[in-house]
Amino acid sequence: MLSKKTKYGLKALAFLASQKDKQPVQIAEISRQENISQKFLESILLSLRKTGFLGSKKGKGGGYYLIKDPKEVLMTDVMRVLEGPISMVPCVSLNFYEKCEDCPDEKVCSVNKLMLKVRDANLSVYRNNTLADLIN
Amino acid sequence: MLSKKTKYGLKALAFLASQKDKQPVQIAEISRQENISQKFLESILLSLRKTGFLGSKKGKGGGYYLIKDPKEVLMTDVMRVLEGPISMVPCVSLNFYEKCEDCPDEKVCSVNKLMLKVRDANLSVYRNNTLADLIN
DNA sequence: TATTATCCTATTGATTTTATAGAGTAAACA
DNA sequence: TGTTTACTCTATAAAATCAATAGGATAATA
Repeated sequence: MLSKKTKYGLKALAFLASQKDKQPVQIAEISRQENISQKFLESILLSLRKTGFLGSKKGKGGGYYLIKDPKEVLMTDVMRVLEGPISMVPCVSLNFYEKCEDCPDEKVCSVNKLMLKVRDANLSVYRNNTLADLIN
Repeated sequence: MLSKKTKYGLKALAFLASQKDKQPVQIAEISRQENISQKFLESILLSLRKTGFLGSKKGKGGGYYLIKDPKEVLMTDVMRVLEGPISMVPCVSLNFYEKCEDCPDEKVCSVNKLMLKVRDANLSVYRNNTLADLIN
């Protein structure tokens, strides 16, 4: 299941990407337009800022804005920040690899074998979609 | 993340599929061979029996065995039973469809749009793999 | 200096996951 | 018929994660 955090984060990014100008948009407005709890959204946008997707401006006329062109924002990067690893098990993860404790040998592990295919399928979707592809 | 339930369930199914004969295998043996908590495995195997993947036999010489030929067991069916919906959001689910409360219109929803592609990518993996493909 | 709006930490409540315990039931076998 | 074996079932509990809330701090603007 997609976490609400990711869902809200994607909606917020798409909302910002669909703005005509590059003017900052306030959390309150995104929260209102996208039906998202404002406080929860605050923490999500903060993490997107800290990871380089968003910029922010404080005070009157402030808010959040996209740093890059939506066409340059890969879904792989967004998903890894919001949802975490794209792989369903750490032993097939490119960016978050970890050995399974219970598994004596990955090379003959049935789960590893299947999840490798799943990872590749998901990666190819996320690599071939940018933020620009999420809006119309 | 893949749940332990699914991971253990897949390993148990693969273990049963790799048996030469069709003789029942005891929970205790699967648990030992695959490093799975026996009590937890019990409940997983029970659910696989109730959903038609496994048969069981009580008493001495009893245990669990595969009902169908591994080649006939699609991963879509296994995953839906063990892990639940293949879709990451209910609004793109084939078998567990549900409308999002917060979303006014799916047709213009950025999350829906992306998750539809993800669903199709995952489905194509699960539809093109059977239990037989998990073993060597 | 007053207002606006982001920044940050802490905490809480709900839900899900991952088991564990223990008694019950059915089959095999001597 | 009685004992052993091994699955069946329900209940419960510990742990982890998720989703949300509270409230004050900080910085920019006018």
